[in-house]
Amino acid sequence: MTIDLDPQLDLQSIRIVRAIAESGSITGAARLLGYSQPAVSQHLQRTESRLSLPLVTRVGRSVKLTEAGQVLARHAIAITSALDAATGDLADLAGLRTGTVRLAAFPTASSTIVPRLLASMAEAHPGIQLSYVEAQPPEAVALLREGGIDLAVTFSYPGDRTDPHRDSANGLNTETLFTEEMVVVLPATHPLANEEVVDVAGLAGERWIAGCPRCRGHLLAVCEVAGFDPTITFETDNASAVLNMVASNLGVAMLPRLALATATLPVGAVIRPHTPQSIRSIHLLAGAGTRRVPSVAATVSLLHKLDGGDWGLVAP
Amino acid sequence: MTIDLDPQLDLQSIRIVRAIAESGSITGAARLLGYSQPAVSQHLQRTESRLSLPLVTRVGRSVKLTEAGQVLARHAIAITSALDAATGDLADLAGLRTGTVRLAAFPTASSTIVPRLLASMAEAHPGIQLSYVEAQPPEAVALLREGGIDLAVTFSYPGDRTDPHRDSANGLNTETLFTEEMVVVLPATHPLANEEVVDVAGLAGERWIAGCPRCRGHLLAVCEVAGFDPTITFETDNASAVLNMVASNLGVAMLPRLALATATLPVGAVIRPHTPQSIRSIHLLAGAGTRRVPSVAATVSLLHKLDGGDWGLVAP
DNA sequence: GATGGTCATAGCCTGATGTTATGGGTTCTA
DNA sequence: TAGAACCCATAACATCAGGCTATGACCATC
Repeated sequence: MTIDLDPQLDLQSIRIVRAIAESGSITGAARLLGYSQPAVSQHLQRTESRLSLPLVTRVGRSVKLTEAGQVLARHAIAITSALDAATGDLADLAGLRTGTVRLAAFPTASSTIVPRLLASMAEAHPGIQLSYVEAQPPEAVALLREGGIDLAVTFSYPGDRTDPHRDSANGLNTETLFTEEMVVVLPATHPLANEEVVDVAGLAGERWIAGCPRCRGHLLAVCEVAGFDPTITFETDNASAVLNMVASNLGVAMLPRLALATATLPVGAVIRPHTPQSIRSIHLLAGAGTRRVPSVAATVSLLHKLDGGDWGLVAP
Repeated sequence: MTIDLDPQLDLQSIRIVRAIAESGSITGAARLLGYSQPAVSQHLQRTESRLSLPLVTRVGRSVKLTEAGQVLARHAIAITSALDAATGDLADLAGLRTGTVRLAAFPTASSTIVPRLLASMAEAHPGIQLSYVEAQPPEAVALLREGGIDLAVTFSYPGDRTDPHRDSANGLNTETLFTEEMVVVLPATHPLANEEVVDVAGLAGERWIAGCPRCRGHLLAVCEVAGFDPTITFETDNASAVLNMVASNLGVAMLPRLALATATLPVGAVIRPHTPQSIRSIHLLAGAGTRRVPSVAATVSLLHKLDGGDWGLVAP
């Protein structure tokens, strides 16, 4: 299919004809449009010769629309109002009075960062729709690449293959929102449970409960530094489950602080920082040019202002 | 009042966005529009920066409309279809499938030239509306000047003040369609009724029946040349009335041949050429640029083809 | 990796579309 | 009947939007 070009009708002609219809003279139309009189006069002549159809007739010292001119003037109203509607809608988008932002974030964020963001968005920009899907960082990045979402909140551990600051996020706009401390979870009865800070090396003989694949990867890395290879007996993504397993003395675990934010710590489990300390970073990724979209920019800005201190999140 | 310029939204942008929406890529849009790929790419960037609102996001090796782009694309359909409607109407006008021509002509033409023109217009261009008003030449010229009509059919006598080839028709487009002979009408009982050609000087003592003011002017001019000042006893514009008056022996008259076309010659009146011969010209006047209007041009063309031979009209 | 497709950038060039200055008509008025 | 006021058309000129070609960078697929 080919789109018709009708190269002989441009917006300017339409505006001019309309202005002439309204003012009754070329000079008047020029004033209305903010042009000089010859500009309008010439443009009109060009249009007439393009159409090979006179639009005005000089009558006396003034000018009058021909039938063709009147026909065009009538259409001009429809056309300019369609244009006005379009510019209006665009202005709405630009003015944050409307718009949709599609966000993805990792599961733990679903119950912490995301609800808080939704609340502040609803307050600051009630017109903007925020759609949300939960996705692990790799899936979130894929979605971003294929344009399925506008923003992704991900996490990574230092040295991660999927660290967005490395090549995995090539071409995407990326920044770190927060970092948080990793902690170990021990049964209250554990010999090290009374230490201020737990040495990971001291947990070499324990059974471990691992989280998501990438968290498990991080666990392995930490243990390797501490000089042992952990025995992993359970795997679950669910922080509450982990805490209860630990409380039931099924093993020890390592969790990010954020995971603890919405789970209540059962009796029988304790949280301890560990040494060597390890951290997790929380990132915000955006498609290449997406951040220039006003609604997206507004969301990003609110994410920056988000306070995660009560969850143990700190600025990077 | 001032017309909004929205200088930031031109047709090209709208076409481009629409083409991108339909083809899914910038290259495809360029093909659709018949442009090179960089042209579209650059135009798009200009538009985006004018709007300070991204319209597309690069996704993979292709491109995808942002929300703003989609909004614009939706409007694009409305706008281009409004434009198409306008160009369609204009094409109709240009193609003689529609249009209105407003015509004025002098009374005698109303029952001769005009009906014949209406008939051939209806056959050749059934879509064109022809509106008609009867008007004496001076009024017809005035109407033309103020744009109330498109064409005027007038008449003049040689030397007339209102001869359209003199200054009265300044700025109007003018031409002579026909000339016709003036004839005298005599009672059948008149001494000169048997002459082939009647010498006007021989009618010096008659009572005259004059027609419209300008015809009367012509009569005075002819008689002056013949060396007398006619006695005018009746004045009427109605050719039938004149003929019957002459048949009733109320006087003699001078009429153009066309005036006899629709009146039946009563017994008791005879038509004779006269000497010195005098003529009347029938003109077509058009507003300055009006003849370039297709429907008007078509009407003019048919007027040229009109055959008035059976009424005594001859080409100028 | 090599290849083909897609977008972006650079450099160039043309013409569309403004501008000011000026002239010719037309209308209104002293 | 001038003359003033107004309006349109034309001329000469300036500028930049918007096109093109050539080329580079990136991405996907084989």
